[in-house]
Amino acid sequence: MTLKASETALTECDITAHALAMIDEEGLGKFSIRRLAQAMNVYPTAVLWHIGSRDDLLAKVVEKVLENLPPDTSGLTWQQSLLAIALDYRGAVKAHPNISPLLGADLTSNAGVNFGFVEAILEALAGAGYSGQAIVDAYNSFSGAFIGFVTLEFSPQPKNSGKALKSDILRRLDDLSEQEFPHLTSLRTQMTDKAFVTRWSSGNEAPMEEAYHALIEMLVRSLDKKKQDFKGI
Amino acid sequence: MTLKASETALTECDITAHALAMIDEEGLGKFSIRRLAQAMNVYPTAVLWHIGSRDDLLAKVVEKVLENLPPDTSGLTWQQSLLAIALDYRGAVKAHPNISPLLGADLTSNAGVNFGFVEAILEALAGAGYSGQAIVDAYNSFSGAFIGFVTLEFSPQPKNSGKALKSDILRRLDDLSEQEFPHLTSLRTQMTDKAFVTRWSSGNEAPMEEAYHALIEMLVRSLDKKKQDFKGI
DNA sequence: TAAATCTCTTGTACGCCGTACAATAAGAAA
DNA sequence: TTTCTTATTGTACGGCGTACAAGAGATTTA
Repeated sequence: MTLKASETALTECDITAHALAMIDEEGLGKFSIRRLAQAMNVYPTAVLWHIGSRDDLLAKVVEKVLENLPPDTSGLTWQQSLLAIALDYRGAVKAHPNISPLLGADLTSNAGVNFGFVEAILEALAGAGYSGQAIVDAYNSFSGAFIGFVTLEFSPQPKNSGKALKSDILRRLDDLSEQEFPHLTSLRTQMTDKAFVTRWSSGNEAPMEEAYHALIEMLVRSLDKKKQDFKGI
Repeated sequence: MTLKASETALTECDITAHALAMIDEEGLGKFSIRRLAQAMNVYPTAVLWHIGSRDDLLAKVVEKVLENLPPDTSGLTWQQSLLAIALDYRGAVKAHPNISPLLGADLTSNAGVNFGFVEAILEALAGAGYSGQAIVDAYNSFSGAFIGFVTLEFSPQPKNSGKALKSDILRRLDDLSEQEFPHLTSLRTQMTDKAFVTRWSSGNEAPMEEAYHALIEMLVRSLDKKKQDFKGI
């Protein structure tokens, strides 16, 4: 009968953009097709007609977030390329951190990752002298580490907003015996809410940029075959 | 009126064990408190009375899976310790791979990780010569990488069992132009379903053990401060 | 012993969810 | 004009987490 205000037909692109905006604002936990449809003044089934299923929509959202990967690496050394790719990846996720569970904890997201990203990593590793099965192994070690790190860094707080989690962790950190946990107790200040496992805030509020940067540099250094040969054992 | 067959009262421990068993069998996606209660011949609200909420239960499940961490590292070098801890962690998750999203994509799980695990990593890093803020940074780089890797490795297939995902990835790999994707096309055989982003199977079916092992060794090598000084730049 | 209290389970109800399916409207093609 | 395709409305089903009230049984207290 009457169309929505804009009078334009629903499109997959519109839906995906709206969905991403909703996820950005209120998190994956609160996102639902019903609420999305309501925000677009349309029936939920109309949305489904365009996008297939909830999972299909989320894959398209991931695709949109990662669409500009990888960065241009022409003229860079392989070390600089790997660093640039990894930092760029984290940047893309940081812009929409609430989608991080889709990336690292659901294979569906692979449907939305552009393969140029993979090729760029392989190109850099080839520049480092890898080929054949060795390049695949290096790719998996490297990409598993940095993709996994980012998912972990931006993993969301529980739905209840995490007050219980915060007080639980604070209490447990306070109750530690110095004999049993000498390092953790002496580092309590630096680690409280600032380290994996001992934090309750997501990377949105408490980024781990330095640790990520350091990780990538460690990996790049280790991937250098010449240095490895030089060292031996 | 009449109790269930066993005649014993419901306990938190029982519930947690049942929940873990259900998640092992049919995955997180199908798990629900209602189905758990049904399997235990009890009303859902009885389960909730004991465990508080769904999230609380899942935190307890995580706690149970990780309860035997970390392994004994006495007598080991710091390098051997880090390797042992990381391999042990992966082993614990591999025994219950369906919980992996809880570990890497939800801060709630931090409530269930025993701090001895953190202390053991810090102890090893102290043995490598780290202290103060530097040890916290090293901890975050190292643990973010290996915890993240494991979550990524065991991330589950979509609910529909992933046939669509498989055919989608296969098609996209077949359609790549050799000019644009020289490395990926030449490595297609080795990478199809065997590398992050180009796979549709979870680590349950297609483990990434070698890549993980290689990653840990790379990290340990890079964490060696002496070698870094020796090398410079 | 009787009453009060605590522990645990039953049973009901509410407001969400994804989505299958049928009916319908509107424009394009015949 | 009739048919076909596309897009949307509208209904319905079976699930979900969990708030809440009521009650049964055991235990403590008076």
